Amino acid sequence: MSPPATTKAPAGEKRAVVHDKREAILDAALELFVERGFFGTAVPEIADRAGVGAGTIYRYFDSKEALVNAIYRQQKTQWGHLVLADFPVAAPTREQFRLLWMRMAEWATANPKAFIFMELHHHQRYLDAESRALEQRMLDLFTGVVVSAQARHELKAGPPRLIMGIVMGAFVGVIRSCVEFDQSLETADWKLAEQILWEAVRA
Amino acid sequence: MSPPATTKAPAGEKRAVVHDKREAILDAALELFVERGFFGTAVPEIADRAGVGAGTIYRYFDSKEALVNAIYRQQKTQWGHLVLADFPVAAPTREQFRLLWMRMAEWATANPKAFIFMELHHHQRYLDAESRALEQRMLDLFTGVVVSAQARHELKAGPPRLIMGIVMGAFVGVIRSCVEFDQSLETADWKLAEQILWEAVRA
Amino acid sequence: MSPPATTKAPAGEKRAVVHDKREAILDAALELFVERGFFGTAVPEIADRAGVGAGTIYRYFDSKEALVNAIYRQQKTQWGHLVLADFPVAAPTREQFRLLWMRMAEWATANPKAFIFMELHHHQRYLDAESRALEQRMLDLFTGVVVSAQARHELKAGPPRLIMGIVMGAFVGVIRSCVEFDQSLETADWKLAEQILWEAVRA
Amino acid sequence: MSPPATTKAPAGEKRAVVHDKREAILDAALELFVERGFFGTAVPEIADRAGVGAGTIYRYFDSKEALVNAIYRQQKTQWGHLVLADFPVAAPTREQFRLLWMRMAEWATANPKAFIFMELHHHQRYLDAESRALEQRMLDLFTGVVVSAQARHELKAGPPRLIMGIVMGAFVGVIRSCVEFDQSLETADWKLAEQILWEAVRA
DNA sequence: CATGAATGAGTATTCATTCAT
DNA sequence: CATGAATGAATACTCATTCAT
Repeated sequence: MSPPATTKAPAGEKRAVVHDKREAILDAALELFVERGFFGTAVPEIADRAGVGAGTIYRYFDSKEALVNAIYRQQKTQWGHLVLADFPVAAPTREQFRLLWMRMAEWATANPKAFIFMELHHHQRYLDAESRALEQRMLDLFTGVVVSAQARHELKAGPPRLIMGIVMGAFVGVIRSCVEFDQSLETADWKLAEQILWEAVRA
Repeated sequence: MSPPATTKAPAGEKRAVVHDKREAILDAALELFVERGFFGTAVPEIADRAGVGAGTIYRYFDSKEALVNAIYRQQKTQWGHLVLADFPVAAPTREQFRLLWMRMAEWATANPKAFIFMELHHHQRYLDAESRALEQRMLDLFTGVVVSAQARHELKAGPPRLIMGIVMGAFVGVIRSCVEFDQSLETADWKLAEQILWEAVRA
Repeated sequence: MSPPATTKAPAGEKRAVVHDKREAILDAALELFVERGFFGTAVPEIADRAGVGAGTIYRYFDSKEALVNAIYRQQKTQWGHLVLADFPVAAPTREQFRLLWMRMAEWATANPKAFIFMELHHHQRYLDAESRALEQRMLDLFTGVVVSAQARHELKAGPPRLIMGIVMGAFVGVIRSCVEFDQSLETADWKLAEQILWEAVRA
Repeated sequence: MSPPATTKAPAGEKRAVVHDKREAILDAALELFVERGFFGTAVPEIADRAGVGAGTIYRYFDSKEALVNAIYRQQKTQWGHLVLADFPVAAPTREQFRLLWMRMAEWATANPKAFIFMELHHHQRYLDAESRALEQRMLDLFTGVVVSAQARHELKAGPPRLIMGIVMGAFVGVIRSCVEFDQSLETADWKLAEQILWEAVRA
């Protein structure tokens, strides 16, 4: 069940698409899982949208469940890398907050479906141990940031889960309000939202 | 198609169980839809958990879809009544905010699964026109409150959807953080969260 | 499983309906079996059309199969009695033929659904041994008439089954052509048909 | 929904089996619908007899209803082509009658189940508009033949439906009498029947 | 490697039958 | 006796997965 070897682009084409079918499958599945849910999406539908045969999906993924886990981990990892890259551990909390918020906003604006995908698939029973562990690591990272900011008295005291629930929940709320109404948020709106939330949680 | 007639309680038992099977089905389905999603839940599973035969579900609901819509409307309506009853239109926004938040907290603490159910099933394609209309009416009510509070300069200016997205998103975030960790929030936590959010959106 | 005792009409009502539910069930079932077939008809539909509860059917008949057999035997027997009553064994074939045909026509005109019912349910696997035996006795009676008429050289020679198939088939064809077009046959048409068929089979 | 592409026979085998599964399904369903009726036949039974998986039926036909309509149209069309090919419009009615009868006999002897299938499924509610229209066209063709023969005074006068009902009914009666007794008719019998019916309807 | 026809286990739904009232 | 709510076995149909080409 090893995925087909990466197809090298013929010489002469710069930066040729590699594993394009695998990517097409992941993209199509992500969209459909967001639109219809995991159980509401049929594998042949994914194949159709990806422009491949139904059997082809099983050359890249062991099962539908493996596919959803692959998407989850891919997105979660990518998201973590982009959001947490070179995180300024020593900077003031105000700056850390702004940085995290705006990076999240940037990523979520660029990949709204991926963001919603991750939201919807939290804690679903088809996520395997590895996906759950990854989720937990990301959560721990954020919790650490909150706890140390509280220790410095730059964030309000209170259960860290409560603080994080509020901030992340509000972030999701902003995204959803814009996806549901098919509108895109302006940078100005993101900045306003960031301002509002900072005032909410600052010490 | 019409549900079986209400069974009158034998005299002597006040307000005895009425339509108990229908209620059992609604309760079981609500739980399962939250745990596994609509498509992830098999009708016989609902019947099992409700303690009735599979066919019995179809004496009370035309289809699985009708069942999910019935739950959605029941919960949404109940929630609306409890949260908006005697809404103090003329009161200061600070008071309105506290009232809404604490009522929502009360209801969501008492019915956490119902709350999550409503969140998850927003805008799903198996919701029918009536359910969507109900959702829209509730949304309009809240939007009205926000807009008039903004007009009085008691809430921050900005797109009302953004404000509402933040507040409702944060509320959901609080609920989820507690359901996911199987912990119940104390009244003190709810008050803290209320305080935080009010500081976020106040003018 | 004995049928409920005949309900005597209260004194004062002359000629009261007796076993009216049983009759209503038989009538409703006959109609529905003709319209939709045996397997295409649901027992509760029969109950609805008969104006009784679904359970009531099982007070009069052991099962759906018992019901269809009861109808089959009732109609076949009634038909046999009316058509063959006082059959003039010694009369010329011409007269016998006319008598049989016109009696059949009379009965089929009065009970078109019953006639079609008997046609449709020939040799179906839900007919039990007794119904089949009854069918066979009726067939033997007719065959006897044909054979002895052939012996007297008043009917064409040839396999008796062929002759009977032609005559009975033609009779059914006439009935169906009129039922399918929702028209009723005039006595003149029946006489014409009789004339035609007699000329077909006479020696 | 589109049936799988026709499998080309390997070179060397002329006219090899093409669409064999589709044919197998049609054949199995035809037999079973005749034996047990439409509602009395379960789809998996059809699959079993056809030697395919249950799901396979749905690769070729949208539904059980679509399947019965496909059979009806296939048989009706085939029958029409064979019986009416090169119909000698100008020939004497005697000749036309013999030709039609013997062709029908030939076809019905070769495909007795198909013939009975068409008889049984006339005017059933699962036949769709197209099937009904086809049936009507065939009926109109025959009616035209009868009417013009009557105009030439070569057939008895009388309602054309009556004449056709008699002839077609008699034909069906002959077929059924032979199917029911599991015997095959000799050519001599068919000729005798033809003679009998001609004498019935000739002017 | 890629395909999609084929499969059969699984799903929603129906319906003959029972039985408490 | 009569009822109709309740049931669960059976049915039409779907879909994840396989495998011959």
